[in-house]
Amino acid sequence: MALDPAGDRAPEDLTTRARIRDAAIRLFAERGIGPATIRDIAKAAGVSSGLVRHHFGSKEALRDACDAYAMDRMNRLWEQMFAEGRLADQAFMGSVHPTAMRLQNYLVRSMMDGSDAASSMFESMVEVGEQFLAAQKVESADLRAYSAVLCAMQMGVFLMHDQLSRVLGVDVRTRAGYARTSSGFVDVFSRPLITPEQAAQLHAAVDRMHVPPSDSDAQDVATEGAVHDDRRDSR
Amino acid sequence: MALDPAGDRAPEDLTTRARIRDAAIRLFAERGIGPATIRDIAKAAGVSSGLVRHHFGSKEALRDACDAYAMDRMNRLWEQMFAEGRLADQAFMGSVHPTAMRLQNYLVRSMMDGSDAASSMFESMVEVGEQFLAAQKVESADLRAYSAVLCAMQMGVFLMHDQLSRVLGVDVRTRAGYARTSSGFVDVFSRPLITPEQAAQLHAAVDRMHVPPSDSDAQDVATEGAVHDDRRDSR
DNA sequence: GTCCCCGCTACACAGCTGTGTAGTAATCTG
DNA sequence: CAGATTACTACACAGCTGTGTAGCGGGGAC
Repeated sequence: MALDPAGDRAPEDLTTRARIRDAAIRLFAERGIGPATIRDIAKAAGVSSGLVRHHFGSKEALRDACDAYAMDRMNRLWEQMFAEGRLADQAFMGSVHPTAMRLQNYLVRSMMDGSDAASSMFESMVEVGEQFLAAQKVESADLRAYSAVLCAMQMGVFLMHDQLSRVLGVDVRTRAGYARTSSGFVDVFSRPLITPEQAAQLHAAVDRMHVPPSDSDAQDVATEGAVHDDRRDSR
Repeated sequence: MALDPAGDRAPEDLTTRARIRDAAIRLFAERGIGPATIRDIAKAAGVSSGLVRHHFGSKEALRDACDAYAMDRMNRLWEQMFAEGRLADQAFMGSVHPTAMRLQNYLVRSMMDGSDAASSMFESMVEVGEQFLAAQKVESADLRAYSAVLCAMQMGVFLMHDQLSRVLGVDVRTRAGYARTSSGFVDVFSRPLITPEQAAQLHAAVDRMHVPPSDSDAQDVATEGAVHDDRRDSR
């Protein structure tokens, strides 16, 4: 199951079952869990729709299998990258990139669409991040919120890849596109965007928010003049 | 059939058309455009499903109307907040918060699900951000990528609000939850997470990525031993 | 050989989807 | 008042959805 020394590296991933799973991961990530249909997944894998059910039982079970596979695969990759120190291995990182990209895309999407498995993965990411921040002696009033927001923000880059591609003029799933987003990533994390004074001000404002001046939560500003309300024609 | 428990909001001074639109914005944001059905939207608005069509013509047109409304509304709010300088107005900000939250949630979701209108909004956000960064004299090799990633990351916090709520133990759509994510936000932007040396290293690694050592893009590491491939039973 | 399991396909079924149509009640216009 | 337009509902329809069932072909076990 884990770290099998010999014979584990079988190139027989041509298994129909694996092809279906891969197609499902791709389509789930591309369209979301709901809109991706079993028939389309079967078509993408080049099999009949009945076979999907034969192998996985149901759409929900197929999704669970995709979750389990993607999580296991990503954990392995992380292990290789960090524990085995292959982060500097350029050839390895290059060859790993498309896979990691696909898996991350799927996991993030699955997370957002409410998968229990992927959600627990998010939780552990937040915990790892929190420990990292603590080890870095980062001082924050709410380290968990810090880590959680950090994780959620990273997810955003995967979720918005269509829009990022549009804005950057290059498909972010290609190597060149990925390089640009990575560059942006490094920029974001390498320098502060607001001064300590601004941060203190904002923190104070956030604290004040806990006790609202009145019960204005019920009064909703949205009900005031809306431009598109009183159009009469519908087509 | 009204869902609102204790006269939460939206009294009857709202046009039926507006009630439908609000319900659509809520359900679209909650479930995504695809899975949110016209019948459910109608039920949430307390009308027949035919009336939704009568007022908006089609699901796509309904979505366009939601896009237009939400964008216009958000633009107004931003105008009030920034141009009219009501950012410091605590009562205003407090009353505006739930509305802005809902609209942002919808717009981000609509963006991710491929709305042209909302996508162009993302583009203008990126441009505003880029100009802001330029005005701040931020030095970056790729200011646009910087701004784009920044925007995408902010979207992530909205997209992952379910997971954030889980991890933080508080609904982030409430005032208390919003305060915690805001705190995390400030933390993220107020201090650098990586040193200039690390940043330089990473930038170098990213540059190297542009010219891969071999055509390993075709060779995919994902094809090596996968754990869940050879299970035979499916149910 | 025969048997039987397993990968796999074809087809049927109920439920839900967006959409279309017909008709009724309410409101406005003259 | 009548006449028309609008707000709104009920219902029908084709298409797609996930799921269920029956059956086919081939390869290993006996």
